[in-house]
Amino acid sequence: MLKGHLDMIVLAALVGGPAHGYGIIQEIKRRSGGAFDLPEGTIYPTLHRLEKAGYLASHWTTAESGRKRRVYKMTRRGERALSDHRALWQRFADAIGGLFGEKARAPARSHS
Amino acid sequence: MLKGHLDMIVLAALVGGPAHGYGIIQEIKRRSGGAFDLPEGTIYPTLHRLEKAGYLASHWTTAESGRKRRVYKMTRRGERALSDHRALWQRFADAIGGLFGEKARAPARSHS
DNA sequence: ATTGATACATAGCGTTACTAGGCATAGCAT
DNA sequence: ATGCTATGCCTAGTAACGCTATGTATCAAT
Repeated sequence: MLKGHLDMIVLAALVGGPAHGYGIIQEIKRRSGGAFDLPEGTIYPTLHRLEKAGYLASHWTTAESGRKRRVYKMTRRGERALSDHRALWQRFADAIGGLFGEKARAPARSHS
Repeated sequence: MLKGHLDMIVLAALVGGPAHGYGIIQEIKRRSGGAFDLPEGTIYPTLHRLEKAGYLASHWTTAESGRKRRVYKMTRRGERALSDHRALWQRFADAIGGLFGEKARAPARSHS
């Protein structure tokens, strides 16, 4: 269950550059070490929603293989949204860490 | 949004010892640094569910104040469930970490 | 007496990821 | 030729699940 974090996950997958839906699924799976293997029924509606919100922009392309693909890339608004969502995640993760014993606090993660 | 993590959160709040519903709410709020301020409509049904699942055991008590309280404590099963859920959380958090930039890969955790 | 904190409980709601289904093309093997 | 698999996109409906709203009750303070 990724409730509430899906947008962030999809946006994060596009940080490296534009990609198409099917490729995003694979990229998320790869970067997450196989933990997140999202079904198409999750990704496509999400991409549409994010584009409608102005976080993504898309255009149709034709791959060398001849297949049609819809390629998405992040907008400035999307980058800001990701940044915000990321901060939110940080607070969330810290809060969970706080619940897991006051003593064994999670070590500070090396940020960018 | 705590979707999927609520059970773990409630169980974690009971690690320090038994507590009653209302107190658990405050304990979670305290330990999370105020991030998780769960409404009663979230906690009580959850406690009932966890007890039904055998993760918690409860009994009625009367506080010095004269108030009736239902005190919950974790069972052996609950401890195991928490442990499992915690491992799940670790994988989840690591996966999110993996999505946040490959370059800045999380360094091997500075040991436990 | 009225407000606020404490304390428990539940029915119904709304958000949101997911299931299940559909359509279509390319490449490979039988 | 004919499946079969992977690629590639899409949507309607479902279901899980935390939360809102509401009710009840006791105690302390104003």
